[in-house]
Amino acid sequence: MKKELKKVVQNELNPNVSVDCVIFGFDLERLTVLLIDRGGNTKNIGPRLALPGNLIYNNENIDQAANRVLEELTGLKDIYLEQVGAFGDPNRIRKDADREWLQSIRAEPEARVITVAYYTLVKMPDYAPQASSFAKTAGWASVNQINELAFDHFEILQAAKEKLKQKIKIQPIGFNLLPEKFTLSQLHRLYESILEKPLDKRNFRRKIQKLDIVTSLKEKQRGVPHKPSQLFEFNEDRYQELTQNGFDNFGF
Amino acid sequence: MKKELKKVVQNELNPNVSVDCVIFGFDLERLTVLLIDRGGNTKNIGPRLALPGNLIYNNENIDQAANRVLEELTGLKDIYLEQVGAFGDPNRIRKDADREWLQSIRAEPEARVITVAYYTLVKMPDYAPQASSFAKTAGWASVNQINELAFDHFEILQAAKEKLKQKIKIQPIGFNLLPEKFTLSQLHRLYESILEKPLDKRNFRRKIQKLDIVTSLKEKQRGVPHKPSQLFEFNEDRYQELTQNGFDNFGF
DNA sequence: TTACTTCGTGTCAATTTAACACTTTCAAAT
DNA sequence: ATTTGAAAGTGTTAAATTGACACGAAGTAA
Repeated sequence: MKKELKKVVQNELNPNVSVDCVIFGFDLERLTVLLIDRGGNTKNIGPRLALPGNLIYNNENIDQAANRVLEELTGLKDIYLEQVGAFGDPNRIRKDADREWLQSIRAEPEARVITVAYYTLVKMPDYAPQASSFAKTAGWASVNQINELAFDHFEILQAAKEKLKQKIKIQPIGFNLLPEKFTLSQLHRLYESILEKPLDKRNFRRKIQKLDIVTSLKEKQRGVPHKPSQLFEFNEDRYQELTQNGFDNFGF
Repeated sequence: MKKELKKVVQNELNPNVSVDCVIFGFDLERLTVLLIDRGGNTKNIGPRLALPGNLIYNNENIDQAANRVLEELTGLKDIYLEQVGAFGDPNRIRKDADREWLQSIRAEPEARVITVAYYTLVKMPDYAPQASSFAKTAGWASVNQINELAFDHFEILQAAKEKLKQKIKIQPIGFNLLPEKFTLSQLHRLYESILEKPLDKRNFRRKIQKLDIVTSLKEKQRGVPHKPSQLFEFNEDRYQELTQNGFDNFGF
């Protein structure tokens, strides 16, 4: 009997722990993030844009919760996902405009909530807009043009960018942001966007090709008003081979 | 009135969120961790050793909670501290032996608890054993000799080691583990312990000295049964100078 | 005096990095 | 048909960094 009772509780949302997702995309020019518009009345002061997120269930682990939020919003499964960390300032959700919103969507809007932030990498064209329980609309924003977000989400975004920056120096995760077939220039721009610094074109290409983690396809870009670029695909086998030998420095 | 009530609630422990601390030390030979012995009856199966940790208060942020746990146990303040991440498997505290222990120290031993793990770096000689609310005894253990811990603490320890390993390639945080005055051999052994691989002595010294982040003191080791070593101190000014220019790769 | 232990030091070859500019190839416009 | 615009693709060189490697010096203890 007691056990029965507990099982039910396990199935409930935990009012104290949420996940928030920094969903990165790449429009072949700039790094972008998927944001939700919380809508709300126009009297609201403060930012209307926020990261997608939600409370976790007591019987799911945190990664599962992040994947659930991700799927609810985008319809995507099996996405590259990395934890950024926990954010738990007691006042992180206590700005007036934010509280107002929470009161409309949460059962216990005044509860202390710590959030576990994730960043995820998606191929932008894969994103299928989806009705979501917590957002009217969602859309991509260029990372560099964001300068405020609801709650502590701007801080989380900065932390996620930094994690991504460090990670890409160690693992070639950038391929998760590109189409299966891509050009070296696209890869180049992607690295520049993430690292936020210019990289010499020839040196970049030399490094990538020496590592042998991309394979040249027998196919070129078509219909572009300039010299068409060679298409490449990520060489996963080669990457496995590299990491198994303890390789973890791409030297950027 | 309502507000009064809330203030009181804010002062309480949150039954759903804890912090756990991986307190690293260095005994000049090996990397060590401070573990607590949960004691308990001898019938207990499973590991008796655990990371220090505790629930957080609703009115403190997570970093503060980690610092509090740290100070309760060691008496130390202003310690280098870095978040490892959140660990929240629903079954992470559900092993029989672990539950028994929790029942003796927690008001709601069956609650879902996610924990935020930190690693901290302390100078071992600074550690002053301290009575603690949650442990009978605490002591240093060599990191390499640990192969099980209570709860999911072994997993947390592995993650903390990995974070430390990555971090030290980017920032010279190792100095937090050494005495103010140290020898290059000690620094060398420290890096080998953290990176878990041998580093060539001469190449290591060359790299460190070229970076100019240590300053030679007019003082040598005394009383050692071999050629005494030059003592050095960390050159903080120089390090600031380096990082302000965006330097973040020590090349290990 | 000897034995033992750790300290401290330099060279060289191989590799890696950084800086740098022009020709090619396509589509679109004239 | 020709021109224009725009990005693709390509190589060299000097400088810096890396990795491999061995022996004399300076102290204590026996």
